[in-house]
Amino acid sequence: MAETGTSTPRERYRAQVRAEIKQRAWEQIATAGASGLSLNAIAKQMGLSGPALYRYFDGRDELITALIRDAYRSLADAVRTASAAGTGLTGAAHTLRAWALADPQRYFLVYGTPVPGYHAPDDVTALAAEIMTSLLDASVEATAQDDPVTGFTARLEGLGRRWADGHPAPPAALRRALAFWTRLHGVLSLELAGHFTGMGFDPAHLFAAELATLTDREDDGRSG
Amino acid sequence: MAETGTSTPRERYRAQVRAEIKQRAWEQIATAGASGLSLNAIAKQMGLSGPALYRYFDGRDELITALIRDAYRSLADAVRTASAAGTGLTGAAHTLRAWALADPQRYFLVYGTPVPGYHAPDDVTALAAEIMTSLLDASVEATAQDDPVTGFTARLEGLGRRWADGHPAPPAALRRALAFWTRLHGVLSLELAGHFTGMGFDPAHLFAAELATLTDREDDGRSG
DNA sequence: TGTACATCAGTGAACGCGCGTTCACTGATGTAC
DNA sequence: TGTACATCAGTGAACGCGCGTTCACTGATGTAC
Repeated sequence: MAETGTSTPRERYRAQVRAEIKQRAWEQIATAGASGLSLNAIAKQMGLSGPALYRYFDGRDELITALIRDAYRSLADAVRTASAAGTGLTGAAHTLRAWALADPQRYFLVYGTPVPGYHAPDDVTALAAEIMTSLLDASVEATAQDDPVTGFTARLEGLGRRWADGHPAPPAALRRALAFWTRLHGVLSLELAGHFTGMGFDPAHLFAAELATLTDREDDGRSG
Repeated sequence: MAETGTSTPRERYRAQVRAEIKQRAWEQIATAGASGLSLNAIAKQMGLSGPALYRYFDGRDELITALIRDAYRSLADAVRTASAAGTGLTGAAHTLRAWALADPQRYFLVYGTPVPGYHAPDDVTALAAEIMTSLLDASVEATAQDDPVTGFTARLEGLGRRWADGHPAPPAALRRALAFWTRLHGVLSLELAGHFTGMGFDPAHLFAAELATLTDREDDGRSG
């Protein structure tokens, strides 16, 4: 939702250059990882001098934070749209996988190795909660009222308040949303990191099989 | 299994210094991530000049590769021991979790964000296969002969040959080993990255619940 | 419509830093007779 | 047991590099009257 109302030519130009800086930054990250991101290199690619970028970002850290924010927002939008489309957990899962495959390093910037000492700003945390909300929405419709609530699931009682802006989800739906998140992330992150290469099966099938454990009422996840 | 047979004092000294370099390297990685590893900083910490380290490692890349190798070997040993102890998947799971919590950045060096273009040497790949073998061992005993073999599991037929040095595991055990890996990694990596903080539940319980989906014959993983 | 001024994008030089790595060299430790 | 030599750990200077960031300044674009 960009401000498309009134905007001066200068504002439009600024937004455009900012966008190009980010785009080049993503290309660098895709090539050399997040630690290989260099302001001077970006400037050179754009035919600018290094200091010129300081008109658009306060520095390297602010640029990276902006990238992380964009990544979260992009994922939050995608998952919300899929969830609202009524396609349930299946739709959300395929949206998630497509989003991850489209740019693995972007996925890892969100869910990969944390850099020690870094703390995301509050608005980014809010986006993470928004993703959780969408997952809960999709989980609620997939969860029957009479699902057994025992063990760990019982411990989730009353947690809807804290997560996701007071989302009123029953424990079984919370449990399902958590399983959705951890199981699909488990498959996706190992797939994107290449840990399945040479094993002779299609990661898409493993992903589908794990998804089935979350949607099929029969399948227990040990087969399927 | 270090060579403890015949060794001259010089050899022992060399091994000791090499070990100290690695230890300092791990400390740096724990503090600033793998990208923050600096040979000169390690040398300074040890009261040596920078070039002195070149007596022990060919350079930065070789040091990092040695760390990755050690991490893999450590994990392979831990999982093999747990698997051989007859405690089954439960024992292997708790060993894995303890290993991960002991040094999160070490875990991420193995299973975290891949650095684009890096390819592990063959002996490291062999260690990864060794881990898979131990997981298969533990999975075989946990898998009943009459487990249903359908869907994705059926596609794993005949894959034992390729993985893990021709391990003769039935498809249901392969499926179980994969689920063990992806599900526990899913929980562990999100936990270590801090994605559960502030959510009001104990990650250990979520880990246990996911483990239960792999061992309990009743629980379908949506509760428990 | 033209003029005076303010805003702002971008430059180029410079700073200090830490990095990995090489090289010729010193001095201590170990080995052979 | 002592002497001559080889091995090897470690030093210090130096190289080239790229990094993020600051600063004073230029020139173009937009605004106000």
